[in-house]
Parts: sequence; structure tokens; C-alpha cells
Amino acid sequence: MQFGERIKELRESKELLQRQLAASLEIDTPMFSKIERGERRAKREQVLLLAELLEADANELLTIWLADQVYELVMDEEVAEAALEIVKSRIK
Amino acid sequence: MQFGERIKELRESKELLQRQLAASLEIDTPMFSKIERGERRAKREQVLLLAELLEADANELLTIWLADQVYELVMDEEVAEAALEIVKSRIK
DNA sequence: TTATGACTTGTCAAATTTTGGCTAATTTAC
DNA sequence: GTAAATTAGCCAAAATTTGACAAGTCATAA
Repeated sequence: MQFGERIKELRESKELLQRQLAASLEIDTPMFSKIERGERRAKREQVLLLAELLEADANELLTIWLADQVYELVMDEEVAEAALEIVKSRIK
Repeated sequence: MQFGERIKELRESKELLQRQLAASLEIDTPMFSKIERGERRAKREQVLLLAELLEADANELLTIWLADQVYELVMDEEVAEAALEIVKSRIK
């Protein structure tokens, strides 16, 4: 599950429109649409705000938001998995 | 082991000077110095060139080079580990 | 001590990437 | 059909990255 998908899911379950959330984030609707479709990346601060607005778990959203970015970085690399393993041990 | 450290190690074992490798990479010595110290990031292409010049395994270097970048991205996040797990399953 | 070579530090401008918003197009709901 | 919602494409402003230069430190040798 990617960040945008999850946001969309939460938004629809609360029956909110893109333009409503967009307004709360102080961005325009097209931009919000792009975030939902993963064409643009939300800022960290926006993730936190969305968690509040959608009454969702901030850590859950941060996790998938961060995962998207990591994925973006490694996806074309053959050595992706090995690199992840290294990082995993480095952060512990 | 970080990328720069490893490069330095390899460079010294071959008794090469920073300026020699810098010249091969077509960058100046200060830039090379920064790459070795992790202050600047090498380009992918430079990693491959370094592997050749240092007769090292390109995948090994790419792996730690990539790991540095991932680390940089996640290091300040509490949810780093969880995000890595997600990416790990996503790339498989 | 002075000189030299290797490396590092700091700063700057050029280049690239990211960001945000506008307009217009398309899709969806009625 | 039309009106609202969403998406697509484009452009300029802002931010980040890149590379180079000048000047600095540090060690060693003359």
C-alpha cells in the first residue's frame, strides 16, 4: 500500500473531497490530486497534518510515506536488497 | 563501512593519491576529498569508474553507496525500520 | 625555518531538481 | 446535459546539488 492510495482510502471513508483536504493543507486541488496518485510527494509536515485531519495514525502514515521515498531511491538497483540490509543494521 | 571510507581504504591499498583518482573522475581534488569523507555524494557513474580504477567489485561499491543514501533518508525517522521492511517486501 | 606535497575547509555561482499554482481537459454523479 | 470533482500539462519561483576556486591545515624534508 502506497501513501497516496492510503490517503485516498481514508479520505473517501470520511467522505471528504480533495479540495477540502487541499484547503486544509493550503495547497491547490491539482496538487493534492498528484499527491494521492503518487506523482508528487507530500512534505513531512503535511503527512502529520493529514494524520490529524483523517484521524489516522501518524506513524502508520509516516511509515508508508517514508517507504515510498526509499523505494523510489532503490527500485532500479540490483543491489537494493543488500543495501537495505546494511541500512537496517546501521540504524540499530 | 561507508562508501567514502571504503574508497579511501582501496585507494591507499593501491597507493594512489586523491589527485590521481580525482583526475580520472574529472573532478578536482577537494571534491574527491569530500566524497571520501562523505561530505559529498559520488554519482552512480563515478562509483562504476572507481570500481574499475580500484579494481574493486562494482556491486559491492554500489551497495554501500546506495546504503549511504538510504541511511541519509531514514536516519532521523522513528519509523525507519518499519519503512525498510515495507520496501524490502515491495521489491521482491 | 622554510618549502613542498597531500589533503581539507569555506565560499560562490551555475546547473539541476523540486515545488506550487494556473489553465484546461477529462471523468463522474446527478 | 451540466455541474462538480478530479486529472493533465505547463511554467516560473524556490530550493537543492554540483563543481570549481582560493585559502587553509598538517606532515615531512631540506
